[in-house]
Amino acid sequence: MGRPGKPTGVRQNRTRPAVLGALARGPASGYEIRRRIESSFGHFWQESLGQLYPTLSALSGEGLIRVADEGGHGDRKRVRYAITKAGREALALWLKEAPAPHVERNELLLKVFFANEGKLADALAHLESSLRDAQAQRDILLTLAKEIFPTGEPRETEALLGWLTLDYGLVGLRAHIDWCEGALRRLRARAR
Amino acid sequence: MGRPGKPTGVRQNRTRPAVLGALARGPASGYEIRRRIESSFGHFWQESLGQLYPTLSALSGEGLIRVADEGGHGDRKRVRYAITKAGREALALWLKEAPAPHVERNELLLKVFFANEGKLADALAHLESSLRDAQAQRDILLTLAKEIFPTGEPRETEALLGWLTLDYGLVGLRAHIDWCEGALRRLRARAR
DNA sequence: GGAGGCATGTAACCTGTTACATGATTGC
DNA sequence: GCAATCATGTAACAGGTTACATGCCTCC
Repeated sequence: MGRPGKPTGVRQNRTRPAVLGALARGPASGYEIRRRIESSFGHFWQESLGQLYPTLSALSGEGLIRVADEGGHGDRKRVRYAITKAGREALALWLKEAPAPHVERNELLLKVFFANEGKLADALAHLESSLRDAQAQRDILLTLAKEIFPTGEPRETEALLGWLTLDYGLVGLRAHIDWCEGALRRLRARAR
Repeated sequence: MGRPGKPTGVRQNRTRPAVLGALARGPASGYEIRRRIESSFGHFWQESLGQLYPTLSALSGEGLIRVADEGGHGDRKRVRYAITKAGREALALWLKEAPAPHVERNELLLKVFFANEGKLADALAHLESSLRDAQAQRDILLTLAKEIFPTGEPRETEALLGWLTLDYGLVGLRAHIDWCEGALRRLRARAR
């Protein structure tokens, strides 16, 4: 007759594996981890510093990471962490688990779906804006791809994995752009 | 010199507009709203009952919806709500606002990106599983599309909006499936 | 001297999920 | 009689964002 609200189900903290993964590529401070995430897989993952710092403390307390270097260059305050053996094992364990099924919630589509309850022109504007954003984002990724992978598809496995995730972003944006254009074409006829 | 943590920024509750939109199509109880969402735009939006019921109370308290019908068929407990004039206005206002930029966090990609830190076979398994899920989901949407829109692209605006959102799901799944197949093809060579 | 980036950290708060609690009705 | 579905609702909690607080360093 357990008290109500005693949860037994596992809710995954997704910041932890992202941090472990980032540190698996080499020691870094919180701020650096943030930049590392942003620059190497920011197109499909974001972290806020307000979540990062407490996570670093927790992982450190559990022995999955350790302080590698304090103080840094000059007198500037900076705490660099390195992943430990236990941390690598925890990461490998997480990699083995099936990804948690993620709850889709697409606000743009919700606004399109209910567009008739307001002005159709509003939905048109949102679609145009989303199309522009996607095109800009695609240009950025395209440039990035040429920079990191100038010879195209890499042979080396680790590089290939990075290339694949970048490609995912590209094909997703391509699909998004095409759909937006089609939707705009169809809806513009009705807005007039 | 305000106390720290006094938030001024707007965080949007996205359950509210979804409920208002669902009720704009006609009165319904909490349970019915959930089914309505699931069946008509569940492929891009999900709601849990634990969030729905409190939201109904809140919206009712603000006069955006009202109790339309209590008790229902037989003696079965059921509270049906209807959207009010104020509710329709609030919905229209929300439709005018630009969608909040949503934070991408793709766990599958994170596992692919870091696959080298564990066994490559694990990532392969996740990709295969994701591919199967996407194919199954696509079959469901395809069947649904034939059921709801037997003549293909509808002429009527409201129906067209529904068709467009369904199409979004379809093109997204197509892109996901293609990418998974490509990734599997490339990675399988290395796993051997 | 000021702006902006580097850097760490905490407080408050919100959203949303899961589990629990309860009970009626329907179909087998 | 029992399982499944209908139906409403609450409690506890996790996860994560934003704002605040603080201070150094670099470049103009």
